[in-house]
Amino acid sequence: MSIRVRFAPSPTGQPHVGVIRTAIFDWLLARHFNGRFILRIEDTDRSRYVEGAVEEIIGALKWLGMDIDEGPEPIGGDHGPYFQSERLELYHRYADFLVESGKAYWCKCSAERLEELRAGQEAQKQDIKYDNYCREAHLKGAPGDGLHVLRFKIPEGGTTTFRDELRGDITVENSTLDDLVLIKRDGFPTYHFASCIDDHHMAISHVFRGEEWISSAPKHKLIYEAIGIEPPKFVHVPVILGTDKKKLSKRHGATNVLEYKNMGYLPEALFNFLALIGWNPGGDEEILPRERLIEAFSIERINTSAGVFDIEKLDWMNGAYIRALDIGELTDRLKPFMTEWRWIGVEWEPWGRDYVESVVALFQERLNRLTEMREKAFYFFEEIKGFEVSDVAKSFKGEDILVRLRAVRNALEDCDFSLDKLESAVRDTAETLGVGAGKLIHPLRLAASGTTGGPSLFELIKTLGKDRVLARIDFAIAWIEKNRLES
RNA sequence: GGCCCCAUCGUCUAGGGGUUAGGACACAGGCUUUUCAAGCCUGCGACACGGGUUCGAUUCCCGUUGGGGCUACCA
Repeated sequence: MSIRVRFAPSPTGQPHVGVIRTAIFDWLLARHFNGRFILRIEDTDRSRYVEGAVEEIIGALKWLGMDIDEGPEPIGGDHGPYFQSERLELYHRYADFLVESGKAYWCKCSAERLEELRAGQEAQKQDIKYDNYCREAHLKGAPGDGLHVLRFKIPEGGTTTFRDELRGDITVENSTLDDLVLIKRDGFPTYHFASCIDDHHMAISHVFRGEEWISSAPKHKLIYEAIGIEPPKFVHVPVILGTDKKKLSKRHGATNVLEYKNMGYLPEALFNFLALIGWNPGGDEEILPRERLIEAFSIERINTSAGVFDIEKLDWMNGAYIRALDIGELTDRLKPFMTEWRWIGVEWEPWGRDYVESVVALFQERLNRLTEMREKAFYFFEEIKGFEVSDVAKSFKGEDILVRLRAVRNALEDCDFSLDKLESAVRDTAETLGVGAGKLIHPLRLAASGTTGGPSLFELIKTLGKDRVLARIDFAIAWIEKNRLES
């Protein structure tokens, strides 16, 4: 049997992390078995349709490197159309069939009546379900006539069993199920009806969906039976929770995967990280490139319990991916951010690509997110405006600070700024002054970079270049003098 | 309320009738070092509870508790 999996989001919002993780499982299974990854848009709720949502979902899949084999134009495929709103005729045919075979019936109950019914049941602590008011009324209706909905006749008595590939057989009493709506008043199908029909017509072999669908799975099984078609295999995947163990929502930070792009995460890192929530290959490694994930993926190793989205671990993993990139590649990834910060223009001006790369090299192992570059490397692209009080207390302390700074300045002025010349110049000066090298190194770092942390000092000033380093020492000396006068 | 799902360190998880219950993130300490990182080493830290079954249960079964989901003419 060929493996065909579908990712079937509804265009009602942004590509949520949890939804995308399901897509990752879909994609991984398809690629593992050389199957097909299909995108189907479930737009049967016209009132919740969000403009641009489809584009955003496709953009998210693309960013994460998930190529789509079949889907809406221009992707195409021979099982289309891939928008459910364009498949109405198909659903209506099945609706007719079910009515004729007595397995579904038209219902004219108003929203008000249903509301009253529900309120009454709630008050009397009864099961909340449709009371089958129209079940034997044999009403005449038609899809989209504006008066009727089509309801499915749940068999009376008995039980229904469906198989979940992870949990095994799950059985429920039919009496706990109610006569669900198949076709809405506006003629559009509900999810339950449309997805069953489409999964069959698109020859879907496996359905991955959130575990919130478990309770309606028996109804789907019954629909398949009524139509007389074989259901696909169902895999209900665990949900992703926030750190407070509640379903991941905006309160926990970003839920739209595209936001992670803006926050400086690498798509391959996010992909790896998400794949490992609710699934793992069994070994000890966790940094698993796409190819390894494809190779290792299997349904049996998907977990049944919910997992927390731990952003600190994502940060670590992202840093690991950043460190594995070569400098040129990392520079390219950083470029859009750096242009946005106005450090460089589209042609790398005014610094030139070589300079930018040399700076990037200095920060590769100091970055967990690309955006951290902004506060860590600003002094390579912007002027220093002043110093933090705490930094001054640490690095500009001592009565002789100006003496030390001036001595370093003189030594550097006559230095050719090669790495070892730089180092010996500073160390020799320290010796001449009779102080430890740290007495010069720390002030020089603060003067040159405006901060106390960062890359190796000598590489730092070499990259900065003599002119800027001397100018910054002058600036620091003037700054210290001015602040002393004021205090 | 009813029905359903789930339960190993704080988090992601491995494991499975007999193990010193393993790894990773985070955290703490150390090494390295001009700082910050990175890297390496060490440490801290878990089988929710109660009954069974068994020579032996963290593992299998039942119950309890806890968490989650569904109970729409939304998906």
